[in-house]
Amino acid sequence: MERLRFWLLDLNYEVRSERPEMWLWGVTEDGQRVLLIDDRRWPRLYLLPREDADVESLQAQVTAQGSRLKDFVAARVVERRWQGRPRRVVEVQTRAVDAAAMGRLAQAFRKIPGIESALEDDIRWSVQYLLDCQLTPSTWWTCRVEPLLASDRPMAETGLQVRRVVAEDPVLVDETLPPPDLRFVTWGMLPWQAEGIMLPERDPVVIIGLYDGQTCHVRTGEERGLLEQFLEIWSRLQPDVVFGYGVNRWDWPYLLERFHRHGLALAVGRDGSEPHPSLYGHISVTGRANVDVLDFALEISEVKLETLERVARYLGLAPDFEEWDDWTWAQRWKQDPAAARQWFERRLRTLGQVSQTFWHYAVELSRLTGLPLDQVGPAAAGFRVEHFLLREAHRSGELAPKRREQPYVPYVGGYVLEPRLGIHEDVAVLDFKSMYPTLMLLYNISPDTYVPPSEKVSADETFQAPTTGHRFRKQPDGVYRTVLRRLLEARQAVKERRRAVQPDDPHARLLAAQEKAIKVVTNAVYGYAGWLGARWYARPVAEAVADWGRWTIQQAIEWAGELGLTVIYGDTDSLFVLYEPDRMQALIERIRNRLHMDIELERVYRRILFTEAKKRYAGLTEAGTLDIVGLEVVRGDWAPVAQEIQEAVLAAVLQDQDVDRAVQTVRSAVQDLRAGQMDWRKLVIWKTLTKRLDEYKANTPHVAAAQMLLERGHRLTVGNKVGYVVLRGTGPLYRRVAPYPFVPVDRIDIEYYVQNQVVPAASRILSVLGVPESRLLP
DNA sequence: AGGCCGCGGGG
DNA sequence: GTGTACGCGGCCT
Repeated sequence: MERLRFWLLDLNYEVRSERPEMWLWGVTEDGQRVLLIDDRRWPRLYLLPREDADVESLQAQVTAQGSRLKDFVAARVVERRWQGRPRRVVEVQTRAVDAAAMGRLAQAFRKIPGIESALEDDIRWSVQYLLDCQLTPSTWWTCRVEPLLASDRPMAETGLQVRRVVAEDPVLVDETLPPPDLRFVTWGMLPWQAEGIMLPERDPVVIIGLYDGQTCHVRTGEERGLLEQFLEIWSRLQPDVVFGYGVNRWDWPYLLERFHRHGLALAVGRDGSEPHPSLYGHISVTGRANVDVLDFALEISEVKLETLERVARYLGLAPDFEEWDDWTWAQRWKQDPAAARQWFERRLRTLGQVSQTFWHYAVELSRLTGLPLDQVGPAAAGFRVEHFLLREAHRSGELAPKRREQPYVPYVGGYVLEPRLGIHEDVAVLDFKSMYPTLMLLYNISPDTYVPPSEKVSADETFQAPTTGHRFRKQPDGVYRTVLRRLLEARQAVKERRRAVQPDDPHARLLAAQEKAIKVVTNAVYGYAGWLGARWYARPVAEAVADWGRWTIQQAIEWAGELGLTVIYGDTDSLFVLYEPDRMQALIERIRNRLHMDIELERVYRRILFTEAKKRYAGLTEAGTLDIVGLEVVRGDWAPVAQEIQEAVLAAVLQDQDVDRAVQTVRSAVQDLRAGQMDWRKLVIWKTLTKRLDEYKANTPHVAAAQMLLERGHRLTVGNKVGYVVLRGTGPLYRRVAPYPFVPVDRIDIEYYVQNQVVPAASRILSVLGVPESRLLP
């Protein structure tokens, strides 16, 4: 028997002679790649007895009935908590690794009289396992193991050590230790078809590349040889972490199809298996972490069109390639394969850099939520929060509630003030710090503290929401209070540790990533609470949070007035006031003393312009830069030509205070446009497909454009962005659009862009300053 | 003219 | 597959 110390990279399960095995893939301190096989645990479910039932006799009945069912292993009585209260429940161990088998068992046991319900039968075994062992992915563990005959578990990867987990669960080493030296590989591939419409059942892969941080292994040529070389390089590199861009939706499925066409197996897993679809639409590569960098790119809200080039630029990486759409790629590859190959290689290297900037964040998010590294990226915010909650609940023995089918009933959200139209000088923005999480903490707003209207509880034992009247017990702490306290304290601790290290210390990056991961999860908790799909969903909870939020900001506005401050605008948790330090300080203190909340000076604008519309303004910061909120400049669905002109107008108005020059800018831009002196790419309007094409009720330009792409053989799915330009002609727009990149440049309707894009965007600003639209046209 | 659909970004 | 508030283009009646 030996003791092994390892960093948990990936996990999966197998069933061997009716015994489920959890396979833990790890890397040791000395760089060994290990597979630890744990067959000590079973999938389990809990049976909650009725309050008056005798648990021991229920356990006997469950055992008797279970022995007739094939997946039953054992039943025992255990202490857990249900909705905050200690309960004795029957734990049933099973062989049911898949949801269907588990569902059948749960249904059978629920029929026993005295059983109120089955719990946690809807949690996947891999999650149950992590919870029960209190195991966190992407962290260091030690474990007692014994050797396993290598021949017993044939592996694709040479040098891999296989062990069996014995005795107790793995033990946490130290949460703050950084990951071991891992082998990172960034990869990509491209097929070819004359028009750039590549279909996996038809068009061969012509280039494939793997970048290990030093060398770019790029291969071109006849496809079968190419694929074989890919596998050969892969088995030489044996990556632990595999980065790609859009690989879950595109590269992996495509490559798999091409391998199969040649009768080859895409054996990239450490056990020789092929990549396979897994949760959240991600592709799993056994024993490795397959990370799609696109998932993290999509989290950057400032980047509207998430091409690798734009993402790299946003991250400050100065990419040395220009993004090519598929059509351009097809042209270039045909015309100049050598140059196209260079382009491919440069792109791959850039992807390597981009991957590294997300790496620590991915690790920290994985550690915080307990989701494996390859799942945490594709998992949406709700699932990240849910995993975090599951782990926190499990710590206190609390059983997880089930998802329930229930009708959606909307509720009222934040309060938005009518802005004071025009330009204002020296405006301060006061922001409540983490308003919603703080409210949930302060008033113990939680599903398990909620007091239904029918229940009689004395007023001093509850907090009552101002307008909805929802009540929540002051004691004991609810699940949300517990987890938010933990999150806020953790963030505070990381902040302090960050202050203690130099900014150039490599540890600082780790801490920054940790802080960001905590922030992302904290901010998603309120939204999670109001999400129908959440296990801990409770409409009164979400509604009450928003209710207290409106009450809080309205209170602050009232006090601001009393203290002689002039309020210009406000939205949900922010107040814009004319800058007066003493009065602001008085307000901050009053809010702290009377509401026990922190409101802080977020920034000061030297000059700020409000349109008549809410949520649309632009300010000149003290640093001299523009903050543009809600306006066309920052929206991804306006033509770049309109955005550029609006930004120039804002700069002229706010920075130079020169309205005439702003007008002049617009007029000359319109002239250029009419003269045909404009790159047509600046006329492309991009919109996202938010549902399947056949689900659209309305005829819209972007759906029409998508339809045209479809007819050309393109594949489009939900989430794809469709670009289009408007062409000359009559009738509705959707009858005269052309999809990007198939744009007949000479048929573009320039007047549409003048009248419906450039002039409205510029006028949105200039009309505030009394400039009529007519002055904007030459 | 006004309702509705669709989208994107704000806090 | 986190929430609501909001504005606006465009279609439709």
